[in-house]
Amino acid sequence: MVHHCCTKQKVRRGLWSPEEDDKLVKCIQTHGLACWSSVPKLSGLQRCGKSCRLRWINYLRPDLKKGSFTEEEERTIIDVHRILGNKWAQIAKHLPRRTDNEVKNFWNSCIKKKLIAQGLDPETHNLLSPNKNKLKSSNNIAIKNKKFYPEDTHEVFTIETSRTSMNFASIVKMKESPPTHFQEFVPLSQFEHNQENHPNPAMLIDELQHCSMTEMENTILDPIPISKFGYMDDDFFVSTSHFGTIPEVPLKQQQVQTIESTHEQQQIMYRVQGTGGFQETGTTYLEDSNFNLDFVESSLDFPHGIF
DNA sequence: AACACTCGCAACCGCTCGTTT
DNA sequence: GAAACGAGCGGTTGCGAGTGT
Repeated sequence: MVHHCCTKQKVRRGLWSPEEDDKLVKCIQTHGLACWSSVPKLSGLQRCGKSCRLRWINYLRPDLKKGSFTEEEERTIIDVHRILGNKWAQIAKHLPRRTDNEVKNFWNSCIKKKLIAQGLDPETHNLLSPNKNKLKSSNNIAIKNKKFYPEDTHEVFTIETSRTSMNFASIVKMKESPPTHFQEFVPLSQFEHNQENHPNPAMLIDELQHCSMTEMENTILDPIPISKFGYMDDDFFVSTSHFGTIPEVPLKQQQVQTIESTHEQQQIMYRVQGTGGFQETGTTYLEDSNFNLDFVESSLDFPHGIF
């Protein structure tokens, strides 16, 4: 189907010539980025506005980084993809000056093949094992509400089965020495989640997908401490919070109510309403004390006295 | 040299979503 | 509320360059 903006006049398609690029750049320099549908008229280009937009965003924008992806960028793409899936625009936000199209192409042409060669399913990042796949489907685990908030400082997702569910919020950025602001994104795989009480969410998901329902619920409901925590080592600060669940209590029943911020420490104390009233559920270091916790849209619920 | 094949990437397509009329 | 419009996103396609035979 031809886009409606392309039907109004004869439009060129295919590769852009240097002359067309020049016209587009000059148009944007003169008129700024306003309405893309008016760009063809303003620039004298016989292209549709949509095509102009794409050309600018993916190629002509002055702040673009061109050239091969670095190993670090590759690791970042893999790690964020593991959490978000094919959300190229979201993934690209973790890679300054890279476009979603670039990331998508790199994934399809390079990373995907590498993962398959390593015996990993590029969609799930799990081992390509028929047995494990069977177990996964029998457990009927769904990972929902995967989101990065705010400005990519942490990721939030829900693990849900037919009988239980669990919400995660994990800080995935590092800062060299808290409480200064976060400086760099750190992929989950680089974390040392060897402490018993700080499991790596990605590893936990993998573990849950391959165990029996009973084992899984025990894992979710029993050994994982439902508490606030964060830890530091010499290089960076990581906080991972696991919010507990109660199988009988439906989701979307409770909402986050208040946020308290200790500004000077850039420390956030946040509270979630549980069955026993407000419960403090976490403390974390963030770059912005105006941190908004409306991410807990799937909601949580907690038994009395759990904290 | 000529052809076939592969690969990477730019661009397009179809769709959704939010806003305006 | 419906239609039109604009912007953005993810999937797909097609072209050109590189490589192998």
